[in-house]
Amino acid sequence: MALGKDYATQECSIARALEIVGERWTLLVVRDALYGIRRYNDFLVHLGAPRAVLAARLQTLTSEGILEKRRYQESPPRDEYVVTERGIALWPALRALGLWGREHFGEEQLRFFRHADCGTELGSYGECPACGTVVPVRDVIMVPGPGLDPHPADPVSRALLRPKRLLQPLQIDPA
Amino acid sequence: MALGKDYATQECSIARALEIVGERWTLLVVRDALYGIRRYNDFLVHLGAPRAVLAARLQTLTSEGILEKRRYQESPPRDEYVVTERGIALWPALRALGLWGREHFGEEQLRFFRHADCGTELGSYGECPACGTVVPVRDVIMVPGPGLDPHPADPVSRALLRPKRLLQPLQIDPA
DNA sequence: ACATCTTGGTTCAGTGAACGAACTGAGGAT
DNA sequence: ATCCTCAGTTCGTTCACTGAACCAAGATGT
Repeated sequence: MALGKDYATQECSIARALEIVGERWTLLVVRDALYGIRRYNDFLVHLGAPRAVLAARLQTLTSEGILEKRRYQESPPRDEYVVTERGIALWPALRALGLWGREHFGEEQLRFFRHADCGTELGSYGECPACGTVVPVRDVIMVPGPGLDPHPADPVSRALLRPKRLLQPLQIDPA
Repeated sequence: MALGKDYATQECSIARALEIVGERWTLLVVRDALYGIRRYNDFLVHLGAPRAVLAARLQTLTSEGILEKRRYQESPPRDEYVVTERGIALWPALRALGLWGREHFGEEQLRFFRHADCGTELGSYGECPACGTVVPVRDVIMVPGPGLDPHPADPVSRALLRPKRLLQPLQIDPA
């Protein structure tokens, strides 16, 4: 699915957005970043994308200000990719896409997204129907649904089975 | 989708959605369909995509139930591609993407989207701030903004300069 | 001291998708 | 009879994605 970048003739904000996040794998990288994944290897394991493509995507996402590469230890020197405000701002788009995918092509619910303050499941535009407010991404809790494989092979998927707040760094079980 | 085109390892509604609308040009075709474009040649002119790619995308979108191919005249036999409910349901995702593109990478506003009933510009999740309701796509009026080229070369872009309701078939000026 | 492991990449050959230009075919219009 | 429009298909080139192998810095094991 060779996705080029340039929609030269388009005067359109949607096309501008797709020039940046429309390449293959890119939106899934952002999704994973919102789920709390930060390290190259964790992205790699969870996405199953070719290493070169992942490196290229992390590169562009960083240079576009959607992720930020930051040193998290000096010895050995290791960097992590943390999602920025600009990346967090993609949540409504990802949420809308996911909702559409589930409603029109999904069988069972794979994940629930709930308001951390009250436990209510989010409405279709990311609001909390109980509180009547749009829930900030940090206050969304992700809980596995019935459609999700309860024993995935890779440790990253396994770590994502535990209910967790979005953006909170993912803890990988040593097992 | 054939091998290599899918996101096989992903258990995720976002990935499911992207398997269908994540290929290059696909979301722009849906956007144009929501703008009222229905004919092969109009898509072609407005998008500037290669003919073969456009034909392939119209094909998959039709087979996925996002567009519907329908005969609109018999002599000569001509078909048009009309967006279905499933395609209309992509509006929130396109809207969110476009908003993100404009806020983070756009200079001037290219288009305004307003509630037909009251003329108020839509809020960030497609609601009318004045009426307090989520506006159905049919009741959205698209108006050109200051960032849009007032004299585009192709007749389709020119036709899209006139304020119009979404979904309403596009009228191309003969000139 | 040396080998091995972990992390985060780069390189490279093979393949498939996108590109753009040319071609096709059905059916008016002149 | 020729030209034009619409909606594609065909085809050679270019470019992006893929998977496997390779690389390097630093930590860890023996």
